[in-house]
Amino acid sequence: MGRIAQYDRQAALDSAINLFWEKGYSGSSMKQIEQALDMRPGSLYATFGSKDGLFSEALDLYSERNSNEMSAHLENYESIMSGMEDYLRKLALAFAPGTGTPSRACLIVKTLLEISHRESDLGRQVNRILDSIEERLREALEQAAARGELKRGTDCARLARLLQSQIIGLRSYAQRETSALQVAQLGEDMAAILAGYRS
Amino acid sequence: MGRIAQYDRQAALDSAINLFWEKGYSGSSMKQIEQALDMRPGSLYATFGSKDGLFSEALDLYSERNSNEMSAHLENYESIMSGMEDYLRKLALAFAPGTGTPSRACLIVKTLLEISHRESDLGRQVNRILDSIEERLREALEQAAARGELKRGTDCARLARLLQSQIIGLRSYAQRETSALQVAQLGEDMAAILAGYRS
DNA sequence: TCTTTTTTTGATCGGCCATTCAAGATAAGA
DNA sequence: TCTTATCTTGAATGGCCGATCAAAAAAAGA
Repeated sequence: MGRIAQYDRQAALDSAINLFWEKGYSGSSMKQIEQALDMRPGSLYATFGSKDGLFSEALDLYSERNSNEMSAHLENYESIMSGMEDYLRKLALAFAPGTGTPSRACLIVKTLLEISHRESDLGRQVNRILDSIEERLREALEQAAARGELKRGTDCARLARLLQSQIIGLRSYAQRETSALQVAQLGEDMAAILAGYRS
Repeated sequence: MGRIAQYDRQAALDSAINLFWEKGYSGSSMKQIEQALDMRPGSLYATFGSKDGLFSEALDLYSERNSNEMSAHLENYESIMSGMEDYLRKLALAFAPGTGTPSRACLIVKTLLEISHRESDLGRQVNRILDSIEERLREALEQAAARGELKRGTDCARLARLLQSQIIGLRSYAQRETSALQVAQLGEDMAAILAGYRS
């Protein structure tokens, strides 16, 4: 009994991701959200509770997809380090100027810089997400170390931090008005840096 | 003749930089600006024209200071590469968690990620500023190359891009809830990477 | 002191902000 | 077909947004 919901939650979150990714949290008004998701305020608030709630769900879904994409990418490689190095190159291609993504910069980092100054659930959430990504990178590097792909004595937690900061730098740099070639070279240089840690 | 202005333009812009740096463009309301600068709307709009105008001037001043600080730092070094490497370490210390800056992340990058999605004067300005910083880095690296500090055949423009993206990554990473030690290690690792390009 | 010029003040503007809610629409069970 | 439960709609909410402006205040020259 009861009316069936017309909207598709996943599709709605997809639209929300695209909007927030492009315009950021403060830059996206409820009116724009209503239009992007083709939902009226009543449905929106019944479904997601608030603008914050919607953003939070969108950010989580975005992060989960990013994480899954990296894992899926690494599965194709015998060598973890080769996979990692190619992942940097792949990011440089995927988020180069001219590609049709809502933003070249990462939504997580955009959120970090936009709202982590205040004590808020969103601020804690974005820190938690970045922690888990760094942890995922560390696990992969430790696996590589266990396989003897890394120089003896390599501090994997520390290298994971460097790697995350490289990715942040790469994608933020890509947000500039620059060329695909320059971003690709940046990805190449970062891959070479990572290769320098190999045994 | 005519009443003397009470406000100090430089002091007002200082306050504006601190506010915008912490809360971003959208996150800073005119009411907060009035309070931070201790100026009433009439004076504000007579002096800076608009919120955009104020932000634009604050961003330019912030950028000029950053640029001057880097130049001043490099002057203390015989070796340009040593100066550059220490500059990365210095950034890691200056913008580590616990230091009292309004934000650990760079205002220029925060602005890039917040508003460069739209066609706007501010978007063009932030791109222009980043161009000039990269250009400044390139000049320093070419000077280093001319002195024989760099490996033969080093592409200084390309290395300047890598360096800028490292700085972006370092300071954005520092915005996370992390420790001063971790950021310092990150700076150390980046200095080591740069040292890898030495002859 | 009076006039002229500039700055400062604070009320005020229309508009958009996130959010609420009552009324209408639509489904399944009785 | 009627009831009940759920979802959708769109107008309305109070409040804050960036911006304007007339009036008051303050300086310098006459």
